[in-house]
Amino acid sequence: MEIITAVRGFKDILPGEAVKWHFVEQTARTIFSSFGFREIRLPLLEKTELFKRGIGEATDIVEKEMYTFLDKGDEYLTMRPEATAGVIRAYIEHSLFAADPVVKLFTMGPMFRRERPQKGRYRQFHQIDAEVLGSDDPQTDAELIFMLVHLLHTLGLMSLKLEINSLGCRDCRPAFRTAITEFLSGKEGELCGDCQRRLHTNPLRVFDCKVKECQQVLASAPRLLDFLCDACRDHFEEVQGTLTLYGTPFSVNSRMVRGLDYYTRTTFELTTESLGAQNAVVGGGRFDGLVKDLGGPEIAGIGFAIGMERLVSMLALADDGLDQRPLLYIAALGDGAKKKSGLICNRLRIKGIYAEIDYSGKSLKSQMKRADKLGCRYTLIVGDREMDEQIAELRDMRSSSQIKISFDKIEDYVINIAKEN
RNA sequence: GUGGGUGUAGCUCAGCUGGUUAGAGUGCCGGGUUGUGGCCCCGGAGGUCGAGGGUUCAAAUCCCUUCACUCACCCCA
Repeated sequence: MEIITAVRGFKDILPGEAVKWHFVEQTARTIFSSFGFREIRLPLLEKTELFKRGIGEATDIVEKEMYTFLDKGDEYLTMRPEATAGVIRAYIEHSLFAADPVVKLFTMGPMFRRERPQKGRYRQFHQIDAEVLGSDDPQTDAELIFMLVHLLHTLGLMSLKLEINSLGCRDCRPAFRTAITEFLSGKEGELCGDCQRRLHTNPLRVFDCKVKECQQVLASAPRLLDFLCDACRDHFEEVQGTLTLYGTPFSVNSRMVRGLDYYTRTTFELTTESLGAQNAVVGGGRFDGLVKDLGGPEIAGIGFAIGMERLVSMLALADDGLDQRPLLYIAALGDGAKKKSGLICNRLRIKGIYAEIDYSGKSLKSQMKRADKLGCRYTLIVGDREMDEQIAELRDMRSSSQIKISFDKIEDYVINIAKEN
């Protein structure tokens, strides 16, 4: 029989890995809750229109990367390629803005984009996403970034580079867009093929280009930051001032642009050297027009998305470092002993003790081997002899010392050991 | 969508310019101790050599096609 494999770009997260994911998720939940963020769980499937309007019709994501299908012939649905659009949709749909002027939300789960898989890029990938709705204060920006950096430090990731930029608002950005388009039009011939295309679709993205020639052309190009209106300039300066006050190191990268249309003003990115080409571990920014664009009131927002696969792959934890090891292994020899052992084992388990047992009926030697391999602290041996006397042998696997213990005292004894360990 | 690299045991890999029953390490199972783990020793199971076609007396090895994985472009978390 031919085996059926997973879909291209869709990965299984095996138990050894899953432990790391759990650690990251737990840490995030704890930190988010002390900053006042509450979890929201959202559908994976949304109406296609949501992403077209939210992310932008001309973006690569919407143009060629979405998993979209016609549902029963009457409606286009899309597997969410990112989380923010869904969060805002729910925020508007349930009028969360009416209950509280500032709403802080987080969510985590799978996203889907149909790209060619490579290191750090999969077709199903996972994000941890946090958003603040209802505040356009620059301190909110700084606070969100501060929390994010704190989370990454707590996870042991100290060497990520934080870059920030301001994209301006809907008042000042068009002027820059015009200026850069004019500037580049004169030099179209000097740009790479991709950039000549970008010039017409999304000129700001030329800044992202890795081709040397393009970067040379850009050296004398107008700078986004010089085009900011007074309000945006003040805003950006206060973001920087607050980050400095909080002791969060950053650098301003005036060439950093984002791939989603909804971003305004503050944008930021955390990158690593250790991941190859897909070096962005976190991306985020302000989206002050998005709520209104999606049919809600005029409410400001800012958020970020952490790439889980990229983050987890940087974790220095040993594979088994977080794996639980049984406190007790029960080696049972013979049918009567197996039944008795199963009862003991499961009674311990419901007391919260991780005990392991083998029903295979293998030799004591092979059961001992297994106990050792699992890293058990103690092994309880129950055979015919023990059944006759109603007394089991308890072996300490570290010291190799062994004591006899009567059946009716095992449970209390092991519970006591558990308290000490 | 475009390029490059790689596909041999569960895992990591060796296999020279084609040559006989395709190997190692590790893991798994068993034995050395008829009821005692780790270290050591011995044995065993496990492979359509990614798939299909071609060249040849002979193909894991050479050629073609195809698929998968992977890295990079692109894109982004």
